[in-house]
Amino acid sequence: MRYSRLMAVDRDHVLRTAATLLTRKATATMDEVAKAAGISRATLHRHFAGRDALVRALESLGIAECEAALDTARLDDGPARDAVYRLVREIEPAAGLLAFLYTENQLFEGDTLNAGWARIDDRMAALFRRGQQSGEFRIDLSPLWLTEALYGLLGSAAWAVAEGRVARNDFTHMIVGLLLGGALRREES
Amino acid sequence: MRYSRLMAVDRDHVLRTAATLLTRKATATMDEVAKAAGISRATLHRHFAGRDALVRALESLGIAECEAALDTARLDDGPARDAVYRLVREIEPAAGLLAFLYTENQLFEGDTLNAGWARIDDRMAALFRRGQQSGEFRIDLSPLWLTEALYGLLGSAAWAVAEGRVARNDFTHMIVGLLLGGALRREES
DNA sequence: CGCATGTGAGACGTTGATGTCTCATGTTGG
DNA sequence: CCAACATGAGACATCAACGTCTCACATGCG
Repeated sequence: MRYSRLMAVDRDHVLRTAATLLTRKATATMDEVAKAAGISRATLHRHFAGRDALVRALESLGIAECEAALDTARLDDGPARDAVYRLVREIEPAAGLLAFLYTENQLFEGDTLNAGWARIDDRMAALFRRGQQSGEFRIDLSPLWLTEALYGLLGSAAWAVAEGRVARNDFTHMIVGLLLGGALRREES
Repeated sequence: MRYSRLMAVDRDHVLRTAATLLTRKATATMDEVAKAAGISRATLHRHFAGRDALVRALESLGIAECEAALDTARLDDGPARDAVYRLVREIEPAAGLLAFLYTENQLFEGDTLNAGWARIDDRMAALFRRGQQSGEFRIDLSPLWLTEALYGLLGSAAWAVAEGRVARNDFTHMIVGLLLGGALRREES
């Protein structure tokens, strides 16, 4: 397919809409996804060969947004705690999508999961390791666990916000306040 | 049904097995659940009218184990931080099941969810509130968020342990170390 | 205006899981 | 031994979602 002239359907818009819907209802049908995007199921299927392909595309989107957040947050600059704050702030818009992909990845079981996640995990773990080496963070909690914990907190917070149990404005402060308070060696917010 | 004399199939054993399997693969088939429990699908269906009934039963089991952990941990005794430690320690065996139910509940959407969860949430939030009032915990993180965060950390840790990325022995220390370090007002492990 | 192309609507067959049923088997209690 | 009962195995229909297909319509371009 070439889509040289006509392209009424914005592939990116479909992905965003699907992400929003699947974040709220992970078992949404292809029909529902299409409806949510304002297109027909046939058209949806023309752009994404199937549900798998759609999820893969969402995975790529999630990875891209994560890496963009990692870049923007400049994890290597300044105190590690500030870098964590910037990271959470930048990654917030993608938190819902991440939570969806996080649970979805559990279904892959044996399949080799996208190498992008490994890179992202490494960069996050490197940030925590840097904080430990600089003396900012405790050393009795492994960078790997801190990374996992960050994912968990992002998911919990995203879900709590979506459910209306907590205010969206508190998102970053809640996560960083809790994560850093636990990761920092000394008291301080 | 009366099951007065014969009862070769242990209902509780089936539930435990199903919990273990569904924790690892949330989309497991009724066939797989039956296989895992060592019984036939027909028998499984005799004990649990359908998949919904099975999930409901697992939910009841999860609630029961949670409340048992809450009781055993004696949340009202001594420093709140010690109570949190006891709680996490007691709730560890059920963490995998909780993670499964947590994501499963997201599917209920509009349905009224089991009132048991509200009671459990209240008891956990009450513990954090007690810690705040006694001056042990920060007050800029709401008890509600701390409760949600605890769920998220339990899920992350349970999954990380299941994946073999972290040692099971570190479970309690990882969670309490991070959660309390963030919730405690002062430094200290 | 013709022509091409993307789209919507819907029909159709397929697949996988489910729920229900029957029947043979084995085991327990009287 | 005999009767009752739970189980295993399998057949069967149902249903929902999927993937594929066709056709009519509209919109852009020459």
